[in-house]
Amino acid sequence: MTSIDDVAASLGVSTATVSRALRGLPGVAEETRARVNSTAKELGYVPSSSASGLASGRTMAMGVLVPVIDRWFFSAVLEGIDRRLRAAGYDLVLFSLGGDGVNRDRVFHRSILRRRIDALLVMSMHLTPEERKAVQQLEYPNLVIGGAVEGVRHVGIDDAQAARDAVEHLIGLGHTRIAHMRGGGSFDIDFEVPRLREQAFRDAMTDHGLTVREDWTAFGDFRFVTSRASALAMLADPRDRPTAVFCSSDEMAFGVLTAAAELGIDVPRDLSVIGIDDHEFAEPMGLTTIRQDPAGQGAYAADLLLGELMRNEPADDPPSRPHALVVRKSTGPAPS
Amino acid sequence: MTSIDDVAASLGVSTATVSRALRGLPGVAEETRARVNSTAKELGYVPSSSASGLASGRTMAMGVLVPVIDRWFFSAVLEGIDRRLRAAGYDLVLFSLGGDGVNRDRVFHRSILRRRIDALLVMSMHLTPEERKAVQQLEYPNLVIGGAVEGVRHVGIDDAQAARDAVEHLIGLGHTRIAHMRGGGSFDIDFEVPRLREQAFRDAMTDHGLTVREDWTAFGDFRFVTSRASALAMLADPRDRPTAVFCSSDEMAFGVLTAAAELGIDVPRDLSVIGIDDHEFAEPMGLTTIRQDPAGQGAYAADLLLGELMRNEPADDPPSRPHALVVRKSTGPAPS
DNA sequence: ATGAAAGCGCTAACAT
DNA sequence: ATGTTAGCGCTTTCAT
Repeated sequence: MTSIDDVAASLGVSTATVSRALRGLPGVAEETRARVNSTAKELGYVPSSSASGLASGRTMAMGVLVPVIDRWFFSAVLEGIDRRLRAAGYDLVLFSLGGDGVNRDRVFHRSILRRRIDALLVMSMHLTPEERKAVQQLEYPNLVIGGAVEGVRHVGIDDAQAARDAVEHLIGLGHTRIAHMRGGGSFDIDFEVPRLREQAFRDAMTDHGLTVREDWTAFGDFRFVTSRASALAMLADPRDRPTAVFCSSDEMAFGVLTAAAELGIDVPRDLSVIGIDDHEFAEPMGLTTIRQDPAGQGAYAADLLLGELMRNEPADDPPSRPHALVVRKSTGPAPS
Repeated sequence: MTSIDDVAASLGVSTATVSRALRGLPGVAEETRARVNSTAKELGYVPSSSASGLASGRTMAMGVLVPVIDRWFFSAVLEGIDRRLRAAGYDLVLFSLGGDGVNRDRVFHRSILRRRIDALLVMSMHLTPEERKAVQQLEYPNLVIGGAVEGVRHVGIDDAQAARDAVEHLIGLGHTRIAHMRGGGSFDIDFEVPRLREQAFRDAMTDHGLTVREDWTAFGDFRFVTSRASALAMLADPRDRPTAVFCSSDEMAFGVLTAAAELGIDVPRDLSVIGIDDHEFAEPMGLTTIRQDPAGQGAYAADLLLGELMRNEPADDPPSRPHALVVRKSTGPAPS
């Protein structure tokens, strides 16, 4: 492996000059810089991140902690984070607590704290009290995306308002018999988001003088399968059925849509369905939903941390990220 | 930040002893080891990966290169890789070439070659000739998952056989008017997989004396949206319609299913649909498919590389990973 | 079983 | 504009 010394020796300059030239620092003659660059390339020189990390104290890597990788929301956020990091020359170290709780603390202690990263992004997950404390005490910039974690800065949409917008869209269409498909606690996903959305549903109903029927509050666990099963039961009785379902996520809305089709219920004539997310499948499925932009949130969060890393001073508390109602074909006026 | 020296000083032993004790190396008295461990914990000592990486030459991190993150297959494979790495105490550095071709070579040169990682996993993507060459010349263990790349070891299912199994399932049900929804070249996903599957479709048809109608070979780009649109066109004419569609992926099969529902075509009475993947939504949607296990493939690949890293000698060429036909409700006998 | 000391390959003052 | 020289915090011989 050719090192910086090889490049320096081959040119008859000092390693310091090579280092400066390669990193684009001032104080190097343009001609020297050019020669350094070309010799470095010739020799196939690639700087060692361990060495520069050790010497400079910056690893040029950012950590991202997720509860699971293969869920639409998380991978979409990751995508957004990745773009920004790449543009900034940062690498992305991915930590997943993945499903089973095995090795959780090892991940936390060995990896996350191991100075492999300059900053940490935590994605909406349920942290144990010790874990939360560990994050709060981190000596490098950090941020939570998605559900809020007490004592840590947070980037995300206004979940309560988003849910309320969805419910009020249904109410505005004349619906009064409205059910709720709520998210859940699997995957170590945080509990804050589903709770906020459910509460907003209840508040909106109450504010409009409508009653919430507990047997119309089903558990979908943020998943297609679970939601379909719950919906099948909830919609079974043709004589006593909700006319609309507010789902805390699009994937659950797909489950309701599928169940409705299986039961021969016409959407939106007999049943309106609305979700939250604007999942990739929402548009082709004609699903009305509250759009949020996970990739945008990831990019925003990454930028914020990157900014702190550059300027070396904490940024302001980030405002809520935007959401928007997207009306498609799955919602319509309440049947008379 | 407490360093290894602090721990050593506080105990009155040498840094070498601390290093040995903490890493579980032999040649340390049990009593000493215990004292070291407890003092290290007390002092909140966390080893620096840069320092140990520099000194030992091993970063304890593995790189994973993906064309995009937020596609079901890729994130599922990632999930599998992550589990194994975590268990082995390795960190996962994620490189994405993400959509637009921006910064591609920077990722390749700056990051991947920067000795931040001990091994590299490349996920099924289209590499430029130079990139392919760079991978082939990598000085650390590497492997491709998904579509094969010439000159690089490869882990994946037997795509030709998987596709053939799907087509022969349809033929076995008496279908002769079979269409194909093929994958595509977006996302920088590699071209080998869609090509292999299409070729297998053609071969199977020919072998059974059936003809392939070019107007029944639609482009779905491995995506729901695109596939739905293509299917809408392909299935529009009730008097001249295929009775079955073989889709190169489940997401495309969902598109066909949706299109069929919109057109009022009964599945499976009037139309059979089969996919490849066994996507999370396949079971609740009742989709017949060829199951492959992306997480398993990821785990398998990670294990292989991890093994080489431990034993320091190349492993055998990996055999094809298994696939299996899963019959559900979307396929049935050909209409008479 | 433990210690001393020489690096690993860079960066960052401080000189010149 | 360039060079010199300490480290950065570990691992790893080689001694003892």
